[in-house]
Amino acid sequence: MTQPGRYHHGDLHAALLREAAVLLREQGVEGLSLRRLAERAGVSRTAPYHHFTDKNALLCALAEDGFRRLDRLMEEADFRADDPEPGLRRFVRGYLRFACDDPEQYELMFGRTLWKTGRPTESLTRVAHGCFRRYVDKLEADGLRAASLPGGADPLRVAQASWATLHGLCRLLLDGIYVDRQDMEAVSDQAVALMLAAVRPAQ
Amino acid sequence: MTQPGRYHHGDLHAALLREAAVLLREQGVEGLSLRRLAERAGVSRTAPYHHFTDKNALLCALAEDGFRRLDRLMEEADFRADDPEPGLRRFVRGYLRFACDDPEQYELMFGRTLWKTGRPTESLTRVAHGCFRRYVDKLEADGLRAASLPGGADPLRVAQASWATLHGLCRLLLDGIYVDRQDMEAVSDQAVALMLAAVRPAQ
DNA sequence: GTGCTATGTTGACGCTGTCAAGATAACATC
DNA sequence: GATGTTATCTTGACAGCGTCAACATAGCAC
Repeated sequence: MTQPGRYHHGDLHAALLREAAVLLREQGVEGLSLRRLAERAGVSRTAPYHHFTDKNALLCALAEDGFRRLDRLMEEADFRADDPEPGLRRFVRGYLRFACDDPEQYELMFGRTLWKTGRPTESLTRVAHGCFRRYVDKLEADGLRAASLPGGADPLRVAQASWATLHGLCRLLLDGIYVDRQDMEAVSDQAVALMLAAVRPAQ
Repeated sequence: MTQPGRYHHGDLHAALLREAAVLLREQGVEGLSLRRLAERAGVSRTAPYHHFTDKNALLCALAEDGFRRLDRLMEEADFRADDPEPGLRRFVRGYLRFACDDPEQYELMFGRTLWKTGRPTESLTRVAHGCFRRYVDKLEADGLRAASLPGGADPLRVAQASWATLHGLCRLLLDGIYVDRQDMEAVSDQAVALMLAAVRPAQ
């Protein structure tokens, strides 16, 4: 319906993605079946195959949307050189909020389903890597480098390790294993402290 | 076969778990179907239901085994108060090796499949929490506490944040998103540095 | 021997992803 | 305006899945 007068449905491609996002959020990837999706869109079971080669392809497109949103969040990040703490704190909170707002999408974006068991689209890979690239660049450009870190730190390594902290926190939080939802605030601050400590060990 | 003369099969329970572990390692949770499992064990499709109430229950048992192995690794950890670095380094390497040795099991242990979409067994929850509890205790007992950390750090918070770092690293590594397998060594050291920096900011 | 219970079997149901073959509708060209 | 091409959508079918119900059997207690 987005583009009014197209063929039979109107714009099934977009409608499928839209409905898929809803279904993913509500039921998780387990509950996201092409058949149910088609039914919700009011078409037959195999109609989606004319717009996505595969279920894998549809999931990749869905994850790609997520990475684009995350990338926008990354754009807004600002780690000022003289006092990175407030910016970092804002970024960490934003990242956690992003993950907690739609856990199933976050899982899809970073989970094994797409990256190992399935085959990530070239397009997805590009967007996802671009997102991380921007993070590394931000760290470098804004002077949040960690030259003083014991072990002679490469910005890439700092980015990897700090992103891992953030990512791991989200996973533990979302899956509710070792971190409760109500600890979020406190653990978020802890993560900021950890990252800051790594960046400027002299305090 | 473990217990020789039992009923029809011998010890289907153990045989299923054994075969399931193999199948999980080789094909991931996606390729682990009760039917295939039964076939491999030489019984009919529904035989497993007399030993596990559910597929979920079998997966929980499988994950539980993993946590028991991880707990043993935790037992061996030794963060000596005067110089925690070597012990910490050994622990981090061991943890990464554990995860990389059987990625699919690690995914199962910490993934969304069991903890959110499925329902974790009470038994699984107990073992998994015990494992983390031991980690927190180790940090406290061995004097690797972070009283000096900015933000008035609770040992629990330090444990959560540092475990998150480790966990996130594993996920990124295993799923091959932002960290390559060949970076493992370097990133491992980076993680150690990060954790150490958090623990003794005065360097 | 009789009966109970644990274990294993076959049959069936509804769900899934996906392929093959056929129908239809929009557009391009003559 | 008729023709053909292509994109889109449909029905039918297949194999695989988890799981329930009903039935069969084997081991054990009495």
